[in-house]
Amino acid sequence: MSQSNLKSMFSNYIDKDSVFKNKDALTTSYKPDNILHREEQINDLASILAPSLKGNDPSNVFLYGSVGTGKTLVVQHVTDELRSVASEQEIDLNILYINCKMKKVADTEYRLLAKLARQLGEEVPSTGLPTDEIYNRFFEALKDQGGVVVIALDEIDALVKKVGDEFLYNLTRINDDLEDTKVSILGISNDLNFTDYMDSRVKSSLSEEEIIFAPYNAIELREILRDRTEKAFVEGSLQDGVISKCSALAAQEHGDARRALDLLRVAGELAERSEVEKIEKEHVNKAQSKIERDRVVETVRSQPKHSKLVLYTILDMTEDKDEIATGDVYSEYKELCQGVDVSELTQRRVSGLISELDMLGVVNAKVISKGRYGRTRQISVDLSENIRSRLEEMVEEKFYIE
DNA sequence: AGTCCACAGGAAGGGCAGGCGA
DNA sequence: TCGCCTGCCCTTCCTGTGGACT
Repeated sequence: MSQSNLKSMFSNYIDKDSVFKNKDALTTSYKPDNILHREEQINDLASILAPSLKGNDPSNVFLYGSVGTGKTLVVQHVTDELRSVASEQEIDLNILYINCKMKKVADTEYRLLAKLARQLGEEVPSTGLPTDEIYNRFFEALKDQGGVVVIALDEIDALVKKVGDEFLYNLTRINDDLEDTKVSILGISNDLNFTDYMDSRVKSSLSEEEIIFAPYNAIELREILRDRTEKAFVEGSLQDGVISKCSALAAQEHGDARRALDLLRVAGELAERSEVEKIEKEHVNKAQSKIERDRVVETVRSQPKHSKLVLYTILDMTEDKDEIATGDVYSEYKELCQGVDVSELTQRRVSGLISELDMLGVVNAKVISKGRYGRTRQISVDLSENIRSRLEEMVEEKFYIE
């Protein structure tokens, strides 16, 4: 594109009417005034947390539901209201919210405690202190706090799976040693069978109350999308059936409202880019594959270099073979490493990397037994040609593979 | 019924980077 | 500067295992 063309493209862009009125209404950070189909959960949570307004410690609560079922939204809504009532009435109430999956922020015991202590106004270094010291600092901060402290731990399942449940045990015990401060834990989990990972003592004290978030069905998703569409798009910019299509696709994905909103947003962006006035069903299809591609590419990009090399080996080998075994991958991977002058890792580690790639949904790997011929992982790749080649290019560029 | 393959995957610990306090 | 701490990535060593083969 020549430079004058570029200029006219930008000015056209400004002149052009956008299909969006307020794109923020389709993002996860958007807080709608009215949360649809979650009245029951909102009321339950509110009544559990209400005692904090009278200075009593509320029961610990556990919220379960898969991704995009409105857990975080409900918690934020209820705690915001609670916070504003508490400040109006000058009640001593502090609500901490932490997402335990935030990389480099709260994904280890130390980081979680440090983050909590910081939210209570305590200065702590991001690393360097022994864990007991961090506990002490956090404890002191709680002690000085007084009143009721509600600690909301989002995606708590991810942290427990990573570091065990001991920190939760300590947190639930904390009330025994505090006199003026009352602490209540609000755990949010994407994994419905999460309690299986926990010690029974932790389980019983943490799940005094439980609230379940069932997946949205296609009809509920449609209503949610309609509601957001009114805020997000200019009237008349959606072709008939677009909303139904988004909700049907998202309903298949475990009733994930986040996915439904993403589909709609990306479809809108694609429509805008192709300079048409209405979002069509075809844009939703394209949005679906774009979202999937972006997800996979971004996941892989953030992986360590050996993970990329292992993936490259797998992609290369599955070009002409549907299923391959760990051992085959390892020997090819070793050759690849020698070719690009990188020292290879052990088979144990590579086996771990393969299982990580499986968990990330980039490859499929299931453990099978071939009887006399041993037990191994059967690895296959279920990615579109488009994504495959993007990934291969990414690794080739990085390692100068020919 | 027992053997044995080709790994899976747990446990322990080494080595390094980043950071603290003395 | 030194000693110590944590997180992270990795290795070493190990035990466990489903099912074809004998």
